[in-house]
Amino acid sequence: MPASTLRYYEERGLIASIGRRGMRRIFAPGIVERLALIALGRAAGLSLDEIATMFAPDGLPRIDRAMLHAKADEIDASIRRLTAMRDGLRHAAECPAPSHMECPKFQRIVRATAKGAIRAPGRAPA
Amino acid sequence: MPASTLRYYEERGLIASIGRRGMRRIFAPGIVERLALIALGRAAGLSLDEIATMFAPDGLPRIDRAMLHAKADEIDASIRRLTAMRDGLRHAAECPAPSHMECPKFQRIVRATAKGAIRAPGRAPA
DNA sequence: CTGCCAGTTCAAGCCGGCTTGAGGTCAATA
DNA sequence: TATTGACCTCAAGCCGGCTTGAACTGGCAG
Repeated sequence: MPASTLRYYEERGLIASIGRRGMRRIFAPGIVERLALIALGRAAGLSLDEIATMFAPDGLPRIDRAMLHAKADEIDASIRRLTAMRDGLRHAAECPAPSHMECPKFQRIVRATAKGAIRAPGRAPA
Repeated sequence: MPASTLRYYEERGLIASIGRRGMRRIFAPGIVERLALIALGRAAGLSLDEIATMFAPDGLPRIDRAMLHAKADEIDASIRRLTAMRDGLRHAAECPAPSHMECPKFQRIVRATAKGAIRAPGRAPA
């Protein structure tokens, strides 16, 4: 993890150094766990701001269970969308129709997407 | 869909107008289907550039089945990651441990994330 | 014929999450 | 002691996918 990221996180209030030696920041050993927690939040789709609210002023994790449930539900919805997309893609990849637009199944997927039932997620990770 | 989006897509080579009346662009009726296809691609996590390559110069969809399979696999991987995250979140929301960091399950998740097994996706859609 | 307003152009801005560049500091090594 | 190179600050840049602003044109209703 680049030092620039640590500085950025500090600036955003996600972490704090416990002092300086010369100009250099000194971090408490526990910072590593903290960073892991931040990474966890990011992986769960939380913004840095949301993550920041999960740390009490004293620095201890203060986790809002309702928020976690809400996030879990959100992820669930994403999973359903993605599952539909994946099935659609696989079908499209195998569909024998000469032109995809002639395949009823493909048409159905296209219509579903157009209706907004399925929306673009942030770019999927590689 | 805002007109600005159409102009942007035109600029990116995803759509083309069939003429002008005065300064105003005229689009063929089929443009709607085309836009639906673009939305479908976006929903599948394709970039506009990737989508552009899926249209042959003649404007007909030219779909690369291998690419679709690859995208489907990619989505599958995302689904697995998200599923793990969701389970982790739900657990965290219900875990009775006084501090989450004391819960072995939570620790395991944190470690897995730290190891890079789980990475931040683009922001999940609402 | 005139005025309105939806269209047009081009350049610039926005979002989040960092990264990068220029120019400066200083603890540790040889 | 001199050098090194990893850190420092601050501001600006990047990415994709659009949106927005200022300044304009021109088809159509009245």
